Amino acid sequence: MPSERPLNSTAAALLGLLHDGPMTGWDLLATAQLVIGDFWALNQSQVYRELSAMAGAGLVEAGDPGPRDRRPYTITDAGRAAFAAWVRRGPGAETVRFPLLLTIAFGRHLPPGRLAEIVAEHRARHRERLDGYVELAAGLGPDPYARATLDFGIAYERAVLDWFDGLPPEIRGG
Amino acid sequence: MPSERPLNSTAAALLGLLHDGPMTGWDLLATAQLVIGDFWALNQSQVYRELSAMAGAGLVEAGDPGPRDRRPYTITDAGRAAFAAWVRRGPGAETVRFPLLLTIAFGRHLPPGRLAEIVAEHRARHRERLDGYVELAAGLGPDPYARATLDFGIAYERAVLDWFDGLPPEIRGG
DNA sequence: TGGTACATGTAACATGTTACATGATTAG
DNA sequence: CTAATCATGTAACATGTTACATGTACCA
Repeated sequence: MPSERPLNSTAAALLGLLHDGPMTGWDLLATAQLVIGDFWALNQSQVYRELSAMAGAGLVEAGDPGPRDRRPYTITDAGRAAFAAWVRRGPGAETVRFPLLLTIAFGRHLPPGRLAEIVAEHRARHRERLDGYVELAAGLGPDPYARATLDFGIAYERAVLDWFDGLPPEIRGG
Repeated sequence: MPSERPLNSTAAALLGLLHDGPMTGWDLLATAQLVIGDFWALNQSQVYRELSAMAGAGLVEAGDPGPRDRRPYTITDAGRAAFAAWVRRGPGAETVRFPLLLTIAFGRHLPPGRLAEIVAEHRARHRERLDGYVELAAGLGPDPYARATLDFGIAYERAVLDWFDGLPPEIRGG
């Protein structure tokens, strides 16, 4: 029963959120998407799956269902220990999977107009994301950790926009 | 037999590379890691799996094994059509999964010194990546598509480094 | 009282990762 | 001859995605 394989990052993130008190799967999903969703995507199925797995491993405990079957999960001491081990171990390298770059890499197989269209679409999405982040930043509290992750988003989106603006006419369109 | 579900991006990328002529799984892996590996990770198992699947679907044809069982795959007309449809359809949004941001988001659960250590390690890796890209860029040909993807890498790594340098002392260490 | 949002969960499948088994060829 | 590298492939598992089934509570 000792030496279970280390937590995956999604499970660890859920445990991290549970440090602030018991939550249901639904609440965890919403909170996670809000707090870490921009750099660590997760969905409903995953949350429930990780919760059952962690309940099985004794890292969380399911409480009695409340109204609407809301079932609060509470982190256990084992869960806190597993989380502490995970966070202490340090994160791996990030993975960037950017399909637009794939399309551009094979750009010679596309009519130039179509490529420019695609590029413009994506630029607009990034513009919106940046605006959203900047707005968020204005209303942010003093927590340096939340600030740092949001700052990353802003720095990233700015860099992407600048990159778009520096693309040659063969790609951006003339 | 018609209306097979659309290609996944990894399969499409392999088809893209096969436009330049038949290649074995091994060569495809090496080429792909070189050409698109920085923004579209793939590994050996995936390559062979996609090749068999695509062979089954008639998008590629396996040739006769040569020395060392090297088995060249050739793109078929159906493969070219599937690739064209994929590239024309346009890419989805990128996914960034950045475990370091997860660690920072939960930074209050770490001793500050340890967090600073982790941050410094990651900064160093990004520094190296940037240097590698810049070096690559110096020897690059005139292909605007390859240039654009490499420029993305450079813009990204520069933004990440700047972000590192702007982190507050609670995170970077004093 | 009917629609919308809440809430849980499962099933099926796609994709990604790691490890292993097998053998050929080449370089030293 | 032997170690390293080349090369293919499979197995097992982890993770991510999509779709569906089921039902509850709230609000207009």
